[in-house]
Amino acid sequence: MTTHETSPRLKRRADAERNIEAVLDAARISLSRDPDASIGEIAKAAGIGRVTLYGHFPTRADLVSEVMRRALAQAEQALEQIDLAGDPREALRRLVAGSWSLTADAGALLTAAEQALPAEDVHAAHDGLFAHVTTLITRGCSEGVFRTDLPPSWLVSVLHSIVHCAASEVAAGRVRKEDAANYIATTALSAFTPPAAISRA
Amino acid sequence: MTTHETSPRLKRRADAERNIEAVLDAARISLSRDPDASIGEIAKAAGIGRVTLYGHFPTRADLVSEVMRRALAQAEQALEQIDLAGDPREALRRLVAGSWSLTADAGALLTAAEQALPAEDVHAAHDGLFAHVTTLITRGCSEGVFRTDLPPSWLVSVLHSIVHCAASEVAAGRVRKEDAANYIATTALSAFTPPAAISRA
DNA sequence: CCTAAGTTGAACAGTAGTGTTCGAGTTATT
DNA sequence: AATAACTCGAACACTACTGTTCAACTTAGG
Repeated sequence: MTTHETSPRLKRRADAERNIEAVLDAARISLSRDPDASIGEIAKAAGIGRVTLYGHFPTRADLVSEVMRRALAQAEQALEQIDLAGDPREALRRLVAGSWSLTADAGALLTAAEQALPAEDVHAAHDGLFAHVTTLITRGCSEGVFRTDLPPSWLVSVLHSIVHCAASEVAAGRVRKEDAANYIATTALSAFTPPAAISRA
Repeated sequence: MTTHETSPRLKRRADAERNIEAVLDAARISLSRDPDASIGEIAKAAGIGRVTLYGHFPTRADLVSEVMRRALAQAEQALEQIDLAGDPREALRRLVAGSWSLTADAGALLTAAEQALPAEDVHAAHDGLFAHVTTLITRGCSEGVFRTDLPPSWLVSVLHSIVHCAASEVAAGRVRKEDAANYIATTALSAFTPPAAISRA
């Protein structure tokens, strides 16, 4: 053994590297549109032959896995650049504005991942992202800004759900893309308000 | 021509009728669990041979179509028995309590329908149900009970989204089935409350 | 009891995907 | 310029589905 061949292959020709990048790009786009997109379609979209693709990603699972890994890493990075300190309500608005479209795209990928990969892997990979949101909402609850008559985990799920709802509405042309972030944040904040703060009619 | 042979076939043996019923039942259940369930699986679940199933439903589309038609009719009937008059907030609670699980199940079937049937047919069939909800929410808006700073169509989508969210949470074991209706209604009502009714902290 | 209606598995053709192999051609790198 | 790395299409084996045909069998109903 001259060199330890670990995960990031050392020697790879430039064109191979370019092709791998093209495949991952094409896969991200294709799978976002159709989670059942075939390897053949993805290869064609990447502008390379099917065999070449298999040369870099031995199985469909390998490809999907890597696409998910990248999308997740990108999302994680985007999330870390958002300031989640201060008033949880303001922070939530910033969070939504900065990440709703990312989450929406990922949602389409998720179904692709779910039927190509073991469910455990998928869930485990997402836990990192969920944690940020959960932390923010939990803080809002303990500060009395968000309601406590419903479990925080439910509030997290509802937020997630509303984001995907907005994505669908935008895709269907019923909501303008510029309005989405505001709709989401306004709706979620309203849903999270403690019942005591609502004046009875 | 002795008799006009219209849609509901007249002469059919009792066992055939029974089998058809068994197939539709099995299909509803199987497709709710997995929208990609094969004809073979459904036939086995119904306790009959695959060929027999094809005898009654020439194509997968025919079967899915009929399953959807029935589920929709059942949902419509259930909806009509709910009193949607009076305070829109109370009406919404009744609506959710009486129909959330129905909607949740249908959601799983919907994806099966969407990839076996032309999209137009599917959407058209659902319009009837949406109308009831839309009417209720629109009324709430015009009576000043629900917010008007967001379009009613958005509120309808959000409600729908929250119902499916609850269904997922129940399926995942994070929310108890008995709590679901209350979670949904409480969250939705809070989200629909006009901003003016919320006291600033 | 008779028969038409219904059921059945086996076998078939057709489609569409995954993943592999091969041999010939191309290109990056030294 | 030499060579190892890479690409490519064609063809292959395999799996899993849909839908069809057939001939034997069972059963409902008059």
